[in-house]
Amino acid sequence: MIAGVLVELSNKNIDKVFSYNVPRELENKMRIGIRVTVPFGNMTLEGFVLELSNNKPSDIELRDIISIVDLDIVLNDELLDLGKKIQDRTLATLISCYQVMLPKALKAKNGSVVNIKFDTFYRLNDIPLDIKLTAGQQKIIELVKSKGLVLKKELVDISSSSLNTLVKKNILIEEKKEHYRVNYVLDEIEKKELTVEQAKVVDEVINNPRDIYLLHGVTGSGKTEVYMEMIDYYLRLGKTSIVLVPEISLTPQMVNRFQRRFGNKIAAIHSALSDGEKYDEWRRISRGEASIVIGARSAIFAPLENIGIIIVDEEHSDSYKQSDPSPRYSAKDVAILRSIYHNCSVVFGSATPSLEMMARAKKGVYKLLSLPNRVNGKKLPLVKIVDMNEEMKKIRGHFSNVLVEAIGNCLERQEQVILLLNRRGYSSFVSCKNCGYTFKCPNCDITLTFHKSSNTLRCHYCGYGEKVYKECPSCHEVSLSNLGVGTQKVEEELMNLFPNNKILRMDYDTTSRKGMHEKMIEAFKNHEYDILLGTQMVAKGLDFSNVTLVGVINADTSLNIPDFRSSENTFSLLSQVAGRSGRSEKEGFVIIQTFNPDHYAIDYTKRHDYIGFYEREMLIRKQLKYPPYYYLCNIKISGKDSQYILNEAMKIKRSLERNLQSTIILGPSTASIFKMNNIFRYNVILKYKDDSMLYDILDKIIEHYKANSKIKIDIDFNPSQMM
DNA sequence: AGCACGCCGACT
DNA sequence: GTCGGCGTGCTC
Repeated sequence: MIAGVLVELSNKNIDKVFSYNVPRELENKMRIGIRVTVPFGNMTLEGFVLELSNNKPSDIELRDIISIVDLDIVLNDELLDLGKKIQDRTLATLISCYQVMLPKALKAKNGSVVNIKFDTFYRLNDIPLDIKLTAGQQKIIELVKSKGLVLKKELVDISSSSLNTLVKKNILIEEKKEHYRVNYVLDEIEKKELTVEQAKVVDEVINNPRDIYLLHGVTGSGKTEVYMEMIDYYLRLGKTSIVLVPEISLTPQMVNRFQRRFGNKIAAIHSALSDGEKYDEWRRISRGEASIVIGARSAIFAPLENIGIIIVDEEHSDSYKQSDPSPRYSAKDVAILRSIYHNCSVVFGSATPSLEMMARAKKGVYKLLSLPNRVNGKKLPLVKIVDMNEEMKKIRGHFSNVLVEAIGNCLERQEQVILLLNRRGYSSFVSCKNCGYTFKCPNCDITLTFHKSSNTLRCHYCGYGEKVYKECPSCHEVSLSNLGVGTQKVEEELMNLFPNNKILRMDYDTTSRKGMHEKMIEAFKNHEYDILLGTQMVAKGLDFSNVTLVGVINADTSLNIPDFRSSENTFSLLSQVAGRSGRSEKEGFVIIQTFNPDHYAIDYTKRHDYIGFYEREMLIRKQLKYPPYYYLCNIKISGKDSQYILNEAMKIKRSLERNLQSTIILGPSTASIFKMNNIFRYNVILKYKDDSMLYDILDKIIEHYKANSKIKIDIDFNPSQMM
């Protein structure tokens, strides 16, 4: 028997199937999709068995497989095929496409460390007739007799010596069962009555299996309830489901909601789990013991069979795209690939759908469903815009008088406040303190970033650069400055303004400790705090009935990131955070502080007008040839010798120009972090509509440089951001 | 990734 | 003469 093995090293040169001889004694355990260890050069490596046959290739001498790692298949036929499709779409190594599908614990270096935990049980053997039993032994036997299989601990609690005796006499037989570190308890089944709107959406989806849907539902429209109803339907048909949620929204509250309804049918994969716990969840899924998988991006690879529906919640989130490391895949694309295999539907849901998704829905490629109303029948909160250009003349610090007053009123009514500090993006940009003017690239319409070393403003897409001025070109005041705000500083200011109220700060610093995120949310829900101040994480999915005011301290930071999606991201973030206000009986308000009060992203947020924003933004995308009108591809070229890298980047650009007629080729431009760990990085960016030649040509470029250690080429199709 | 092979510079 | 630099190629 001959096995074709793909070894674990992610290197283009060895990313192919190597043939090995299967020793006689391993033949009956050999299966496609398990891992084995093999000799490779002078190393011992793990690899996946991808082929099994009886024909020996005549030209080479084969070595023997050393051992088998898995008794159960880790990659089934569907996933093996899916890996190849992902490789085709990302141009990554095949091995990296398989590795990304599996929990970390199954990677070679961890595999031997993470052990499976066992519980010890006892069951009854024959009881000899002539035996005399002590009272303790009697009791143990009665218990085992009634329950069949009893956990060791329970019997030890009765009498450990009696247990020992019974085991020694072979009356009780030990049995070990795997112990999963995560446990879900089914509460009373919590099921809410659906509104007519919700029921209509559910009916549409379950009556047309195999379609792709975009569910556009405003904040508070009860999308989660709709998802659960669909999942329930397929569960009753004996089918399984995947629910993808952005990592940041995958809170214990979210998981609990599913747990209350579906109990131990669910498996939740999130970052708070240890590698061992994730491995346990993966095994439960793999064995068919869990039929609903909830998780972030990588949960799309859950080894479920017979999938009935795949749901991608908060579809607009960029966390569904893996940008580093390779493979740079989109979980949304993978969802569609899996739905084709399983003949099932995909539901993409969002209050602010990505433009790509909405454009496809409007074209009829996907079916558009909508939930335009909140379940409580309440209107969306009233949004007030505060022009900070005016305010800055009156105040110091970050809080406008309007916001301070609104917070005061809200607190007086014993209601709670959420404040968003928008800290998206790290690169600095220059803006005018007087009029809010920011420098933009004339070719790409993105904010120019400030480069201290050369004292220039540069575009990270096309490489355009200009000198830094002292005077604002718009209002001619000498008041240009670098922007950036810290959470602590704002917290201090807030404490001075409201010394008698309790403030909870929630950002990456304060929630990094395990369980902190959950505790904070719980504490705020119980009204142990009056004001919740935080970064993006306060914007997503939280549901506090007593919150009636949401304040955005600085709407502009995300508006000014050098990314063509900055308006879209800002509109989406502001709309999401606004949706945290007034979710139950009490009416909600939103106050947005901005230096760009007339910006359309802010204006449409104020009016809760997604479609208006969409149409406006689409015009810009069309004009500037951005998605969804054009596809983007970022070719990342990096290495230690900056001159050499730039030369090669130019060569790559010229070769692309020769081979692709209708593709727009930008750059090479310096990446936003140009020098990182002494590696210099350039980007060549492609805009294209017809990609028929593109993959082949890029593949040839990768091939050409694969043995060159001085230069690294990384391709990122449909990048979520071009760092 | 790791290792061998091979072809040029400065030294016991 | 030779030790060692790292560019190149190979691993079933």
